[in-house]
Amino acid sequence: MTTIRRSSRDAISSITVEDVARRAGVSRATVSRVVNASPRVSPETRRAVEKAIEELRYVPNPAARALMTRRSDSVAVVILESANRLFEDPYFNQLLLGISGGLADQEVQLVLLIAQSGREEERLERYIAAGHVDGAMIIGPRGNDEMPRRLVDRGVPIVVNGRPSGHDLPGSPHTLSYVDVENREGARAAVAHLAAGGRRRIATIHGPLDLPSGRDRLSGYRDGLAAAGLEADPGLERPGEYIPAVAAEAMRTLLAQRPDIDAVFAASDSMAAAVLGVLLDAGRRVPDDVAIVGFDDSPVATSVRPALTTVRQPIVAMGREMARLLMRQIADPEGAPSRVIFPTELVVRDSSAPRPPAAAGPATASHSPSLGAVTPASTPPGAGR
Amino acid sequence: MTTIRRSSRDAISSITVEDVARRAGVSRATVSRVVNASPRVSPETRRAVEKAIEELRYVPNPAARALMTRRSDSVAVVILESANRLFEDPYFNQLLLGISGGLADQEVQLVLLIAQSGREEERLERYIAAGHVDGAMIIGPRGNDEMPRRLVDRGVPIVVNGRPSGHDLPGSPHTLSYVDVENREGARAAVAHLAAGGRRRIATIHGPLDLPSGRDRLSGYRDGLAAAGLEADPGLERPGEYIPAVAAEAMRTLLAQRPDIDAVFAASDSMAAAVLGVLLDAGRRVPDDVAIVGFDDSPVATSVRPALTTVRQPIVAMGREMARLLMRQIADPEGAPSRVIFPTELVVRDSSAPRPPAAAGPATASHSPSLGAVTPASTPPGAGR
DNA sequence: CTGAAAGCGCTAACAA
DNA sequence: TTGTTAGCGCTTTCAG
Repeated sequence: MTTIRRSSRDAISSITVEDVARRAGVSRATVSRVVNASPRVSPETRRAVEKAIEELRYVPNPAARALMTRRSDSVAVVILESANRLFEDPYFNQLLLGISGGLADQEVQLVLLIAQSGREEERLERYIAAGHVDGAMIIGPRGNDEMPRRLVDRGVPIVVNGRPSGHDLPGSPHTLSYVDVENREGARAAVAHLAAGGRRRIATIHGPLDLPSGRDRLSGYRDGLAAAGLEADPGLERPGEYIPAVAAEAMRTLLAQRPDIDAVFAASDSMAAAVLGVLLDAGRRVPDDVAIVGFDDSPVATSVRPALTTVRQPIVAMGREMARLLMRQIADPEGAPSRVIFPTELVVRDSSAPRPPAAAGPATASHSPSLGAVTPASTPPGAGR
Repeated sequence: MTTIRRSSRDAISSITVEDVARRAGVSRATVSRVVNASPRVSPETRRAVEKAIEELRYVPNPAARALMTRRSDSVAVVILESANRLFEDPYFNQLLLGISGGLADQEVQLVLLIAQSGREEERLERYIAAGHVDGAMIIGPRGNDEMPRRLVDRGVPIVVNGRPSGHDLPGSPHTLSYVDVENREGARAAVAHLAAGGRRRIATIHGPLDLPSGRDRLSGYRDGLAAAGLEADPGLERPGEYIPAVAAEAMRTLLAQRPDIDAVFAASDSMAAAVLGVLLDAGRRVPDDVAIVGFDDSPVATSVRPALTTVRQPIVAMGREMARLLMRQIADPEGAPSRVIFPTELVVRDSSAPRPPAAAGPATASHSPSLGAVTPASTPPGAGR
């Protein structure tokens, strides 16, 4: 093995351990030890090697290293979402931010994979299955998407964002690690808050029902009505997507058919902002005529006027937790899958102030403990339940 | 959950060409030919191999392949930005969307790399220089960041988003490929539009000046004033960042010191939305008292009321173009660097309607050819007035 | 059209 | 502490 080639012609640096070794007057193995911070190298040798590395601007070839170590030192974030939502909704940004933060200490690179069609999703699954990454965080699988399960079956460490379908039953064994938020409880608190403010005809524009979060928030809405002694009314439940335009359309229809509503719970803040726009355009006063509560506490909640009351979910923290779980799973592939459920927090702003004619309730912000709904934030370790 | 080592062998599928070859009764070379769609394989052999691949669920090891081919078949998107902006601003989402779309046909994976600190940026540069990806699109390098240049020197194909510093002079030779938008012209058109609407004390909250887009939009603002015969007034220029909170603070200060302003040009829509909030909170009527124009045509522009007049930039198309340029450069590394500058388009909405008391000028929106500035928008419902 | 053989650049035993 | 020796799984001449 002489390696006669590798002259100065290649465009991209093709400097190898061999070159460094020769220059430093040591063997390839020693160079490798220095690069991998092995303690079994004498200080002077180390210095000589480091100098050679510096001078040659040597960087190890990741493919060769991965071939040997069977690790890529990178993990994937898989986003399964339509174009629309991806760029309407800051949810993904925040989650990414949290994930990226949770990985900052580790020597791991983040690989973002986006699939907007079945074909793309297949290619992406192959990519992951091939071992191109050491693990993956999967965001937004819909309905009966079996991709996460298949990857788990192949032995790939996986963490899913949001309770996967099939994990619906409270006591059912979970075979996938996932991170979720108390969607149902959050929605319940939102509606309880509206009812406490004197609202009686509370509608909802809910999210897609093939997403657990969509279903759970709708359930919470119903819980809230029931708890307040209000009757459920199918005409007040309107289907939506986590897309402003869809929510706006649903709201217009709702308003036309049920002009008497006095409150709306929207399944996301961007939806709530759209709802607000429709109401204002229709000449309704918010919150005097109609109150609004959203979900997320995204930046748009404070961009609009009146600012939106909303159910905050700790998205960044959730991202961080996903990263943590994944790294743990990579380190110990035999460990049991874990799930972490984060609490929500009702953030009261102007869009849900009690209706003026109502009795003098506490009109200022902050939570009303009497509702039993407001979960004080922090406290991430809400695992299991 | 048991899952005790589900297979006879390693946790992760370690099926190799060898296994496939044996099963199909051929040599490794032949399997490789089938996998790489070489024409030099007989149909029956091909079928046999494909069958074996299917049965064994074989996927090639990317590291081994990359080691041999010296290509990773993946490209990076490098985002150099603070947490704040990253999740306040849909700009990145749209750009990513365009990039991802531009890559859809190619057999290439997208690798997203985020750096929020110098340390992270260094690690990331090493990652790219190592040849972990075949090329990179770099978004948001500030001031005198030499990272793109260093990568180019190493022979890595690079495309930058936004004119890099050092490419300021119109006639200067460009040594880096980049995609940009006509920031200066767009800003000029915005101000011209405000002036045409009868505004006389037009302020600006501009972007960061260590970003070419920040500088260019400020220059355009000044151009617009000059063209309208309005005097430049340093007191009307307020520094900002592409962050709503920063813009809001700047606006509050401005309003306190110069309560007589009748228009504001903000360097981005999210900034403009924040400006709008401050003005409404201060009891100003928009657009009657103060008109607002933003930049981007991001979703928030139509979320707020009044909807924002804005300078649209074709972000998705820019992303697509970046991907195209990069792939071309990867295919032909010797080719000259290219740059593509996209036009902007003024989109007139409610926030900039002409002031009511003004003389009966042309009150409707749309362009004033004399200004040569306004590209008629495709008129989303609500243009004009 | 197919197989044999030679590495790609690296790490990881095993010696020395 | 350091060097020697084997490959990791794949593609790719070069024979047959």
